[in-house]
Amino acid sequence: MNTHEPIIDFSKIKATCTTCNLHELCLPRGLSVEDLNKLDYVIKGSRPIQKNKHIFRSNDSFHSFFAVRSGSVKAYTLNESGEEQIIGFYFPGEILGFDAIEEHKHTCSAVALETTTVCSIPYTKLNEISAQVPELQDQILRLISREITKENKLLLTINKRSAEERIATFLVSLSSRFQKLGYSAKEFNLPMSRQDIGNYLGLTIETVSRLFTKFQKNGLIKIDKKSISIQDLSTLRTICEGFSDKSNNSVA
Amino acid sequence: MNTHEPIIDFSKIKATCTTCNLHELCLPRGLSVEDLNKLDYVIKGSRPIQKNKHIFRSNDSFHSFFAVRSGSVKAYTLNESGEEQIIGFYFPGEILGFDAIEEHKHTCSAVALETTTVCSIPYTKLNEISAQVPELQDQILRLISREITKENKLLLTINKRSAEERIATFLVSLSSRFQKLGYSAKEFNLPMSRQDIGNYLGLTIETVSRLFTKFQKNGLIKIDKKSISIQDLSTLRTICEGFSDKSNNSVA
DNA sequence: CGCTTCTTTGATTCAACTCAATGGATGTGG
DNA sequence: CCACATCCATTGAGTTGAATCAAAGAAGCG
Repeated sequence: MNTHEPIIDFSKIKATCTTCNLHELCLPRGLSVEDLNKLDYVIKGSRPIQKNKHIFRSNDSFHSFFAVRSGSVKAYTLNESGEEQIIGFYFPGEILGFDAIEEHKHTCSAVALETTTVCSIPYTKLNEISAQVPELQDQILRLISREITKENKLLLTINKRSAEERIATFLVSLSSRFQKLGYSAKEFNLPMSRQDIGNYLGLTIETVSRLFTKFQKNGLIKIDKKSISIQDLSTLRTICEGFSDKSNNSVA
Repeated sequence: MNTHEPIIDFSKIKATCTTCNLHELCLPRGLSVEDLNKLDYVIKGSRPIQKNKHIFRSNDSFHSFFAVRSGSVKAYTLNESGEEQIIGFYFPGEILGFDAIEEHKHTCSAVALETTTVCSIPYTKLNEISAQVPELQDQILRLISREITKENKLLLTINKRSAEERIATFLVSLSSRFQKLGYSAKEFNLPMSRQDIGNYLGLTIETVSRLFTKFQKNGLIKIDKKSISIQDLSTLRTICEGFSDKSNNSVA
């Protein structure tokens, strides 16, 4: 690439970038034009990645974060027995690669669930920039912290929940993520297999299937293959919050 | 050499600080004396915190990270129904407060499980310092990333595991953390209640109790009240990895 | 010393798993 | 374009591991 030419034309990509979880960096407020120009050179676009192709693999050396621009990605590790452990799904605007900061190499693999495009955000460049633009430093830390802890939240809560609550939580999470992207919160595609959903949520494929069927029978969703339509979001939300109180908690 | 009194005398606290997960910051290698002196003023010690007293509460504004120096801490949130959700236990050398970076206020509460002392590491000071000492910036990011993702790992794996695997994982995790601290990896105290363990692992108190009893019967541990002695760490490790040996049921 | 809280143990229930079979979709080569 | 193979999803039957319900013992506390 030509490093002297701005890679991103903000006016063209604004619609995409304003929904990006790094847009505070790409389109920061309160920064001088000069600062913005510095940042301008940090972000690189990339060619499309075909379905089932990897964006990076575990142990790859770490150069860049990746922001999904279109399509979707699943991240996974392999456990001791070589089984896949899915650790997250990523949609446009969401960022991959935070796992790699510590060791400067990736600790998970990322694979496209469909044809996908990503922005890459070189880590060293980001460091350089933030040294030159101190306002960015706290912002970067906050962003990274947010992205990492966000994932934490879901995992934390899912741990104690019934299969029904897990599936409902998963669907509601997808719904609000798509809404944030400006897509429909009610009608969207599940780009991952039932297997993947089950793996991610700690359920078997059969349980996932049965619950989709049950939710459909109860009028909460309509589901056909990979396309889903949320019919009753508020009830789904109620399910998420655990109406069936099987808790072991007492201290308040 | 300074008109201001250094808060920390490195020669006195070295034993504590070298086991601290922030020691790369407090005792950094490859930094000039001048840099070290800057850092010198960042870290403050603190008075002891009594059992059941809070270090911070959810929604408190965020000023500092806290490194546990002695004792132990549990962090928790309250869910919609006001139930406690334990999100972690912290022992000497471990750091609290990363949840607060994004919003600059705490999103969980931290309470001492026993009489506890902490160091506080002011966030703004850390930011100032890292602006003055660029070498620290990447290091801080790596540290924070490590601390946050570490927790992630456990939660991620525990999600799909049997009660037996969860308890084994918990014990092995504590064991290696204590070992890292220079304490015994085999004999230590569980400062939290069975309730707390169950809450953290997503199990009921009865299941926790039964499994402790079972592990004891099978010669894996000896447990008396809160004091535990690991008898067979390697088998415990095997259980963690999910190759659960069903034949251990017959051991009387 | 009595009261409360925490822990252990037993009996029973139920949610999610395993096993099993079928149906649908996708892809390939003849 | 069909025949066949493969993969993915659904559905049913039966099993099991952890929760629930229940009760009693042990420890901490005023």
